[in-house]
Amino acid sequence: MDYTHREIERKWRELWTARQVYRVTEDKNKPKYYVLSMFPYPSGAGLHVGHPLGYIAGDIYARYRRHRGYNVLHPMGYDAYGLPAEQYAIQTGQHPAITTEKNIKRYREQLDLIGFSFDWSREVRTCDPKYYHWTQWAFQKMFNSFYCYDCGSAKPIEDLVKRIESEGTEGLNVAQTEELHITPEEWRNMSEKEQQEVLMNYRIAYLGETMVNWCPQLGTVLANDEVVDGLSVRGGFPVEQKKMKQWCLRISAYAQRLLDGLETIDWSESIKETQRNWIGRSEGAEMQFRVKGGNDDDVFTIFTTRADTIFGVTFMVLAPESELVERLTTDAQREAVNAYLEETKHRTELDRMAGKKVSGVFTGSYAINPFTGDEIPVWVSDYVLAGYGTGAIMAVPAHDSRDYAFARHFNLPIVPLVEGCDVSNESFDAKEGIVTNSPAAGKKALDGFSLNGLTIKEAIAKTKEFITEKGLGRVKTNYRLRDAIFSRQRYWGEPFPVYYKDGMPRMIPEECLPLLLPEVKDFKPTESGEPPLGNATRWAWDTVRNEVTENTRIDNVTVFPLELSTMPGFAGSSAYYLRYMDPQNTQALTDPEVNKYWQSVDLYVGGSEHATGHLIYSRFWNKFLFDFGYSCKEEPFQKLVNQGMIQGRSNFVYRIKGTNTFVSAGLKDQYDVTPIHVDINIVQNDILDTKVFCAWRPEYENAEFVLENGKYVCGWAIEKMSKSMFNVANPDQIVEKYGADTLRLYEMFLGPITQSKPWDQNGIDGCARFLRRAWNLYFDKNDAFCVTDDVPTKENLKSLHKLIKKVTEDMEEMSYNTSVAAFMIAVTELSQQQCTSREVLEKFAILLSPFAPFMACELWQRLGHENIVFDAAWPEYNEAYLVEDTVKLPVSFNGKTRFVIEVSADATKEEVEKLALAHESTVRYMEGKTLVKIIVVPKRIINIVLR
RNA sequence: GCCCAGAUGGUGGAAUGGUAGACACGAAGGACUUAAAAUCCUUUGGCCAGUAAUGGCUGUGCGGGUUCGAGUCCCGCUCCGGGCACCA
Repeated sequence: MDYTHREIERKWRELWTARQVYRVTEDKNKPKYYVLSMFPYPSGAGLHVGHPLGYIAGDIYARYRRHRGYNVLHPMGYDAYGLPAEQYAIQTGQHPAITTEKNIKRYREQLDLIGFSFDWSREVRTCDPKYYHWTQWAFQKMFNSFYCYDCGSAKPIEDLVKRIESEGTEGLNVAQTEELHITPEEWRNMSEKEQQEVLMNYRIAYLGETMVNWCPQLGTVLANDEVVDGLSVRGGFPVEQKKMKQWCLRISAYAQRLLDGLETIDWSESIKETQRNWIGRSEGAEMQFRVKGGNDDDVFTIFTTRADTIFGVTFMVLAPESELVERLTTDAQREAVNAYLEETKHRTELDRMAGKKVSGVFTGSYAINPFTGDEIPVWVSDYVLAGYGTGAIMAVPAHDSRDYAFARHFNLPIVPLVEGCDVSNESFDAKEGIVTNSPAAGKKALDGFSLNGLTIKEAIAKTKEFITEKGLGRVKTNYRLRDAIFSRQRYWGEPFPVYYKDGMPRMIPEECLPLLLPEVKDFKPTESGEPPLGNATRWAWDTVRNEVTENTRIDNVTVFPLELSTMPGFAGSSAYYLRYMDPQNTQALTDPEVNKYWQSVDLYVGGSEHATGHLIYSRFWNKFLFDFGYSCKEEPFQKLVNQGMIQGRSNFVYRIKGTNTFVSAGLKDQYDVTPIHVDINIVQNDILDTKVFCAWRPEYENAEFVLENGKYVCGWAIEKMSKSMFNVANPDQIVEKYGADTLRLYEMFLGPITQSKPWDQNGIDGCARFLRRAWNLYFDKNDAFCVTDDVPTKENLKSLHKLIKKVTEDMEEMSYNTSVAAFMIAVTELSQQQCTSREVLEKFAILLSPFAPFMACELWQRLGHENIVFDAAWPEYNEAYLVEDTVKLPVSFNGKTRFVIEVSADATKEEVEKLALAHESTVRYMEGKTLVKIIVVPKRIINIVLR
């Protein structure tokens, strides 16, 4: 009987919606499970077959857990704010709200076709005021907090104020922009504005004047993960470094916890490694150097991981942006230094990296090596970065390749410190060998300190100990992780719930949240960098008057300007998994009781491209909320599965140059041809439908073809899936032609979900065939439903239980491609056995349900069930059915399999021994895990595995 | 440069240290059909021998090693993909 997928799928889609079968509520009687797929940006292009890959895998797992009796939270929503949506809106000339709405509608239609078990009643949209209320709320919490290293947690800023009032800032072990020295008395004498400025140094969300990635074409600043190789990820525009006052999140305070947390979660090693690299922990030491001619207090600090190389320091280098440059430049050198600073200022990050030209200038000052008393010239060069460490280094050209290049260029001395190393052509960077020259023969160092004869590792440790003891410096761990720049000079984002008074930012009272994004006519970014919200002057007025002034908290308000920047794309996606738990709550991000029930995401499915963006920000954001008890788990995503990217498989036709004749791929080398992309929808199994091709474009109307074997064979290549290459596979078309179940099955069958692979539609018929054959298990030759109450045969049960075992085992690994293969085998076997047994076919339908929910539902209903198949208990397999009557034993000799013998499956060791004797062999036993391995020696070696 | 993950037929990919290539696609042959489509059946890593059943050799990027036995474990390479990178 034909499986009419269009009718049946429509019927069940409507029924599922009408009955709200995917709705979940907190049910204390059931264990919970939270499956989440990364929500999409609703872009204008709609979904292609790559998008649903992760959703399908997550959906299968969610459905499986439900069969297992779990209360499964499986929500979906839209990441609707941020640059992509806005750029699209600008391109199409429509308001982002309208295009976003339209795109969401289209996405929803496409998603609905595929049969996901999402609880849409929990949908969130980041651009919805009811949602971004809590994004703004979290920002305010961060503003009102500081990070205390002693307690390893964020704390209310009031605690810090009390501490400064009583003891000042001395001895504070907190996250800060710079170290301040304020006594309680000084604090008391400060104006309110001055005090606010001090607190800004400690807040977790703070306004900071820092070097930022400024992208003129996009008219906004960008976070580090949004810039790759000096170009913006979105659009590929050049990015320059600019000092600007921006909102920042003090994510660096959490660097160590972000690192430690990785040990507690089940993520792939590669993505953990990516995050470790991004956080970039390096252990070293800070050392103080006195300036020659200055007094004892005139010191500056450098950071090094190679404290052991102190005796090889032949010059110092400052970053051009360092404040020390001004202080250490002598009058004689001022002109040269200023010229150099001017020169480097105009270099973009891209130039700076690409050029790698050695450049620099001498400041005229000398530092004193605290160990030897040697005078060391201080230089300025842009190879030292202001943002890392202290923006100043001690240069050891013998053991650092960058210092080496610099020394060579400016003819500075190079002093080797490792026995037997050769530094005549390059530096010796490895941390191995025995230290020498430290100090050099005949010289004496401070307190007779010497590293000679030690290994590098010992020397590093000894030096660190010494500098700590002598107060020359301290052990310090640095992180590469920068604070996240949180402002965007764009329209389509969450407005900051911030107004300014006396030039200082203030939070809009919590009860006035959300602060709505105003309507503006002109939402495009301005070239000058003035945010588009500046166009909404009415908004600034109205909001303050209507929402703030009505609140007596702020007095005498007439006009206070609001913050005009908006938040970046990652703001809205940083805590959405918490909001799904309790999406309608107007009093809290999530009710604590509800949060306690759902805890955190158990399985998170999404692309690895978010490794250094969303997946770091979310972890940070959640840890912050955890510190205040708003999230009950420190890590938001317990297990992470990264689905691979689906690439496109493009097809080509070959036109003979200067003609309208096309040559089949096998013959193209005989002609001078131009390859042309051809729409994959008019090609099947690489065979071009020539008629449709002629009709495809007017210029091909009279095309002629040189065929091979009567067919036109197209060439192919794996490329990015993109409209311009005509290789976009559209899920709707596949659902229309084959049905959603086939699409689901095929996407899983393509290969392991974690792997990137090209979309090759050629194999899809195999999955469609499988589903037809599965369907036909339930019908006889006359198309009658033919499930009987017959007792299943031993063979039936074996086929079924083999399948149950395989599919169940594959579930935890999400190894769905092998599950689909197991289904195919089972169907072949059951249909050969002409199995009609209800006992078998019911269980088969349940197993099929996560993969092909439409067909499973239809079958379940025809099997006479009132309830829906999704709630049916997952079948358990019984090993007893899987035992073979006989076992095939490979018999090896000299490592080669010589023949296979069959023995009874319950053969005892004695029987096997007898058998071995028959082969003129003896037996040696080996205990395996669950099986006994018997090795027969010596004349013939029989390797026997008893299952 | 440092770190991570890979490499198996024409293709996508299977294989708790135990008969490598499951399953699917493609291809070849066959059945049904006036024909085509659809469906079903057979063969399908390579090489060699045989009319044939079958038999032999070879084979998981390269070179070694451990083991009765290695795609799998260990050591050393090559190549591809990814991350970090004037980060001291």
